[in-house]
This record gives sequence, structure tokens and C-alpha cells, in this order.
Amino acid sequence: MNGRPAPTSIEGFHQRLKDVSPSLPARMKQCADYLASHADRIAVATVAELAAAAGVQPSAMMRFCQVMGFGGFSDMQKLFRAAYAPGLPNYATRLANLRERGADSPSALLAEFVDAGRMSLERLANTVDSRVLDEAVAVLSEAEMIHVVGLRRAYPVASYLCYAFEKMRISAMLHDCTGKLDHSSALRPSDALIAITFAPYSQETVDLTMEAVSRNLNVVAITDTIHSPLHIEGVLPLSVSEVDFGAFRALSATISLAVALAVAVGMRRDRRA
Amino acid sequence: MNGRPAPTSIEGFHQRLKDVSPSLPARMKQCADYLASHADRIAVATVAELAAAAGVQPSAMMRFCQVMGFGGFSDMQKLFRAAYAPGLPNYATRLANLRERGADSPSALLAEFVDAGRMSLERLANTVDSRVLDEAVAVLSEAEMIHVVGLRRAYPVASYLCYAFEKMRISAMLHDCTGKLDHSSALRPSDALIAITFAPYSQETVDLTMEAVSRNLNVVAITDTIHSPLHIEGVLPLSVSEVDFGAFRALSATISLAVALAVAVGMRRDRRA
DNA sequence: TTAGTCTTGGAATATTTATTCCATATGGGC
DNA sequence: GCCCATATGGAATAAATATTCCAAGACTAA
Repeated sequence: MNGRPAPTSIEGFHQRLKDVSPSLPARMKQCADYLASHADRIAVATVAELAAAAGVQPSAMMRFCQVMGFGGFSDMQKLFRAAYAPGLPNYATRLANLRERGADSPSALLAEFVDAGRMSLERLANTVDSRVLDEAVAVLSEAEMIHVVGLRRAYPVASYLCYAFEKMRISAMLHDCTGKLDHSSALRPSDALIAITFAPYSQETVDLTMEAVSRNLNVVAITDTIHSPLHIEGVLPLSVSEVDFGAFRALSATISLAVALAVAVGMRRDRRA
Repeated sequence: MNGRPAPTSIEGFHQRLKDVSPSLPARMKQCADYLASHADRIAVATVAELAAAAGVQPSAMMRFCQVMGFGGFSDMQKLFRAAYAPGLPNYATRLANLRERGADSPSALLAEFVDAGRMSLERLANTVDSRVLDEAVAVLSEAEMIHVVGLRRAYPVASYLCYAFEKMRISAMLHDCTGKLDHSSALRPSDALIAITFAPYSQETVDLTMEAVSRNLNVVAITDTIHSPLHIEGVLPLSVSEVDFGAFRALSATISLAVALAVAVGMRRDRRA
């Protein structure tokens, strides 16, 4: 191990973390990474909780404390408890502070977007139709390959969906229209499509959806109002109404819905496997 | 004793304190008085410590917890630990729990993601450094062209940023590594770069950032902990710590920050024009 | 491949910390 | 001054938590 003395300040702790990180084995590194971003939890959590959150065994976390130069977890915790700063100001006051710097200051803008995002999320929780969601998950977990299409403002969502599928090793294909290439022939009978579009609706997304529907593929749409061109027979519609701020859509709710969908599909497949 | 249920919030706690105080015997009152002014210590102290600080026996402190309606000290402490802002719920284990209980229905998952998103947003409001944000906006609005790089999970953010810039007619270029093409030569002396990456950091993003820094371009980084390789001299760091849910990052806070940044830059340019 | 070293998970143990219990004290009313 | 009700301190017990240990696994270099 290493004989250096334990850090005596939070800053020193982070410094040491950075120092030892590169030469650490897998599990130790997991601890290091987790604590790097959640150091503040150390003051109020138990080894077991921390270990679980970092995805390691409690004993691994103990070893890590020792690698860092502490005698044990309690020893390390002492440092953080001593430095424990009585609670941060709460969310509401902090938002007010952000706005204080002047109506069109960057921080005031940020406050608005944060607010818009939060409202969107709350609304989403109340409006999503869980039966449709269930069905969407059912349908998608049966698909051999999941195609995803979403352009312009929906593109970030589409790409994140594909990232999530890839991470879970679910075969997925992103139709991003690079080079104006049309990949509609990639749609196979046993596949499914997730189409994402919001007003003003992208023609390409609508076209691909039509194509899929006409070939009897299962299609799930993430879209806005019931006036969306994706609200048609043969498409499972998941409606999200985001709170717009100025011309810009808060994507928070849409992305949350998309990821929940992806993870639900992933879990369902796992269970079946 | 009194049968009222335990307070469920810090405010409720203080209210109850006020209510019961007048009718308390000496030692109990000592506890009440001490906790009234040192409530925040409850999260990180032991009964023994608290009792000593209040000048009473541990057993007296225990009785006091019960008078307040809690089952015991641990019960009371839970309230304060949960309320400690950074003490976020532990999503990895929560996910595991959902799974175990068989409650992993899509809607339950969605609820968790919505929650994670909301918390990320709240945390963002609490942690953003408005001075750095101001400076980032200043620097970016001077740039002739804004380059944006962000891969993997950061890619949705990068692409949305470019979408926003395009909508505001600000010249921006997305470095997406399509075809493994390197466009580092596109960086011109009067340009600026926004680099986005989270652990595990993409090499390409780091490389481009280094390139930009070595050429003295202004660089704004949207990243996570202070251990990020983007935390280097010559880079303005905007830190976002998202709440992870399982292996999946809620992007809500990151996207909100990115869009706020973009819109602030847009407004500033308009004003100058 | 094989021996040797480093890593890991999980169970066993030690320690700390919370909680209860009871004997004793205190104070107010008779 | 005595009795009763309530309060209090401290020791005993229970529960939670940290910590250690060891066998098994993974990896490395020969």
C-alpha cells in the first residue's frame, strides 16, 4: 500500500484522489470515481450505502479508505463531518439568487430553463398514459432491431436513445439522414421503429413512419399534441408536452421519457433471457 | 407522551419544536433549545455527541426524540440526512430494489427518471457558478465561430447546442467524428470551443480541447467533477453533476445549462448588433 | 501451461452507537 | 414530613456498522 499520511482537508482529499487514481485496480477505481463526484455524501452515509452506490463490496470501500491513507472509513468520515457545512440554501432561494443578477443575465436565463425543465418533468409524470407506455415496451422488446428516427430538435433525443440501446446491447439503428441517405430499406418485418418529432414536424420522420406503418412494423411515436401527423392508426403515441421557454424547448421531459422507455425495454429483455 | 406523527420536513421539525417546548421539563427543554440552534448537526453527529453538546445524558436525548414523535434518534436523523441537499437518493440501489420487488413497470421507471431529472435540475441551480457562466457567455459572444464537441453520452447535448446556435444564426460547427474525420484544422484563431464530456471521458474530446488550448482559443468546458481532464489552465469549466440512475445519466441539467448558455450568447450578440 | 502475485467477494468478528430499563432523585400537594 | 407522580442518570442490552480475514479468482510473467 502507500505510506503517505491521510489528507487533512477536503481539497487534499481530492488531490490525493487524483494522485492515486491512475494506479488503481478496477474496484478501487470504481470507488475513486464514485467518491470524486459524490464526496459530500461521505459525511452522511454508511460504508454499506456508499459501497452499494459505487457498485462495490463494503470491503472494497474499506480498502479504498486505507489506500487513501486513512485508518478506515470512520477516519475518513471524520474529515467530512468536521467540514460539513450546514445545508446549502434551498432550491427556491437559490433560484431567486440566480435571477437577482438582472433579468437577462446568463444566470437568470439558466434559472428560467431550470424552471421550465422542472415543470415539464412534473407535467410528464401526470400525463403519461401508462397503458400505452406498457404496450410500447412490450412491443419494442419483441423487436429484432429497433430503428430510431428524430431530426432537428428531436435529434438529441434520438441519438441518446441509440446510445442507451447500444449500452444495453440491444440492436438499434439511428436514421439520421446524414448525406441525405435514406435507409428505409433497412426496416425488416420483425423490426420496430421509434419516431420522434415535434411541431414543425420533419417530413423525413413522417415519411419513414408511414413507410414502417405500411409495412406493418410496430411503431412507437414520441410526439406532442394529438394534432401530430404521427397520431395515426398503427402507431402507439406517447405524448409529451414540454414547457417552451422562448423559442427553445426544454428537452428534459422528452429525454427522460425516452430513457425510461429504453431501460424498460432493456430490463424486460434481460428478464426474458 | 404525545401521539402525534413525526415531522416529515425540516420546517415541520422546527414547528413541532416550538409547539412542544413550553410544556417540557428541564432536561427536555435543554435538548429542545440546543437542537433549535444546531439542527443541522443532527445529520452528522451521534446521540452521545449531541447529548454532550446539549449538556444532557444520551437517554434524555433519546426521550426527546420520542417526544418529538420520532421512533428514536436514528429515525430523526434520517430526516436530516435526507434533507441534506447533496445527499441524493441512491439510484443504483433503488433500481435494484425496483427490480427485486418486481415493481419495474415502465411507469415506475419513468417516475424514477423524472425524479432524477428534477433533482439534477435542482442541484444545478444550487451549484452553478454564475461568475464563470458570465465569463463563458462573454467569451463565446466574441467568437467568430463556435466549435462544439461532445461524443457518446455528451453527443445529444452537443448536437442540441448546434441546433440552437443555428436557429439563432450563430455560426457553429459540430465536431461529431463522423467517418473518424478530424476537423481540428477548422479551428481558427478568432474562434471558440465548447467541449462537453463526462467520465469516462472521450479521448477525441480531450484531444480537440488540448489542440484548441495550445492554439490559444477560448475554451468552455461542460464537464463533471474537478477530476475531469478538461479542468486545465486556459479552460473555463462549467461543472454539472447529474444524478445517475443506474448506468444512465439524466441529461436534464446538462441540456438546460447548454441551452441557457446558447441563448445567453445569442441575446448578447443581438444586443451588440 | 504454471507458479506466483495481486485482486476480489463474502462471511466472521469487533466496535461503535442506539435504545431500553430500572433504581434513584426531585418536587409539589396534602 | 410523607406520598405520589414524574424526571433523571447511568448501566445493561440490542442493533447497526465498521473492520478484518481468508479462500477463491484473475491476471502476469516466465
